[in-house]
Amino acid sequence: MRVRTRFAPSPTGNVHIGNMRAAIYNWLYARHMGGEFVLRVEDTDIERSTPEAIRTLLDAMDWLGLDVDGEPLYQTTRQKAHLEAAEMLLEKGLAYKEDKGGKGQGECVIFRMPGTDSSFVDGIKGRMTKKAENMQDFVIVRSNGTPVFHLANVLDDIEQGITHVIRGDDHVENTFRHIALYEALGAEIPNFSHLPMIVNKQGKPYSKRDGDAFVGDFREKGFLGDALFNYLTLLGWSPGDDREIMTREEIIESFSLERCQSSAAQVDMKKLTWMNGEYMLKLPLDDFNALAFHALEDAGLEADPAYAKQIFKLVRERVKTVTDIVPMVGYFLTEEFEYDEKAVRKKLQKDGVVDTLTQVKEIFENLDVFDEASTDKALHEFVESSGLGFGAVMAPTRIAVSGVQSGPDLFPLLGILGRERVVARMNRTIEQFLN
RNA sequence: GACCCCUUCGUCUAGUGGCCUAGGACUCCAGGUUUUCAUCCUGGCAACACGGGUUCGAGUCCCGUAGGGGUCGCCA
Repeated sequence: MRVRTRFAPSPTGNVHIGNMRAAIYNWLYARHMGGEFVLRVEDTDIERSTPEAIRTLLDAMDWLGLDVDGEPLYQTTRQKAHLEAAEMLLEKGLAYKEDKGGKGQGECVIFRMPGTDSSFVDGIKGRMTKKAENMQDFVIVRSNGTPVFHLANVLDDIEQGITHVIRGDDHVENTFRHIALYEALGAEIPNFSHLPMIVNKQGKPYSKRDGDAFVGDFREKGFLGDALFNYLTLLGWSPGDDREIMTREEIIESFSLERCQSSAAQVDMKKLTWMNGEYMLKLPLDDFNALAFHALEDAGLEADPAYAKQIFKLVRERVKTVTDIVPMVGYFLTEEFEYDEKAVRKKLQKDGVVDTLTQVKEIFENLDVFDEASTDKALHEFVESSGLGFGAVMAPTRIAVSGVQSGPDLFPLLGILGRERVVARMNRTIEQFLN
């Protein structure tokens, strides 16, 4: 039997991070087993299921590298089939009509639970059982004539030939209902696996109010799709050895449901950030540049491409996320950069710094050639002849030209900035803070 | 409240009765390299929820307690 898994989100404009993790595990299982991974768009909420919302969903999947087999099934196209099935259940006496609660809402269709104990083997949690007395009949068609989730979901899974349902923990109770439905419908029961929830820093389930609840939030914060994919994969699963940073192929190869955790996992932004940094490092140069240009554009900054590329090369190894780029390159692109107050106070406003900066500036003005090598050589000589320490010379120089006390190597930084900017900035710094 | 499930360092995890004086990773701290900043390297802090069994031997099996989560909709 060929394995078929699915991702069945409702396109509401944003994909919840927990749902996306479920999608990842479904994708991984299908790819590992050499099976298929299909998409079903549960678009029955007409209000929110706009074309843009569907676009967002597809973008998010693409960004994480989750490719889908075949055409997606849109649930709205299935309503007739759902209703026919309900009718059939009614005829067979497996469901009945009732004005539930007697509220005068009209009659809805209610599925009759078989009245026997139920049990299934969860791919992650193991055997799950539920006594007959703890299961109640449930509505499958509303009194307004629309099918309820349970019916639609099961019918569509049958339609799409789903062999393995991998979903969130919050569905375990539903599974007992769904199994009864499969049996009533005469369909083969798929394997069920329930993933533990992921929780936020407070140890609570992610809610929309937490921020970082949606896939888009992570993208906006400058994380890479591949990094988030790798991280999410490790949140509730491990290959069994000490590997953490793995290629997609390695993950697919070693993935298994049995190795999934059955307790909730907490998202650790620090570790995600670290992992993202590792991925940034491995990014091909062209990809990095493209990302950086985009970030610049979004920030409304313009730059000569050749000049910008030199800067990117310099900051490349130091950024952990895409959003780190702009603050790090900002001072290369504008004379309006801000000075870090603490840096000014601690390193600039000290005795002798005016003299030092003035001398350094003069050395720079008199160099035949102004580039990385020449500034390097000149400053080394100056440090030696002046008897000042390196820190006493380089730190103020850095702050004078960049406003901050940390950043890329100083000499390439100076070289790229060029003499004109460097000297002008040093003059300005001396005037502004040291007179 | 009822039903179901879960419980190893702060966090993600390894561990399937002896290899565990519990391993890795992130974070944090301390040294070192870099005569700037960052990186990097080395080291360190830090956990089997608790109580009973079973066993020659338990993080690993069983029972109980506590704590946590999920579900109890004509939502999905």
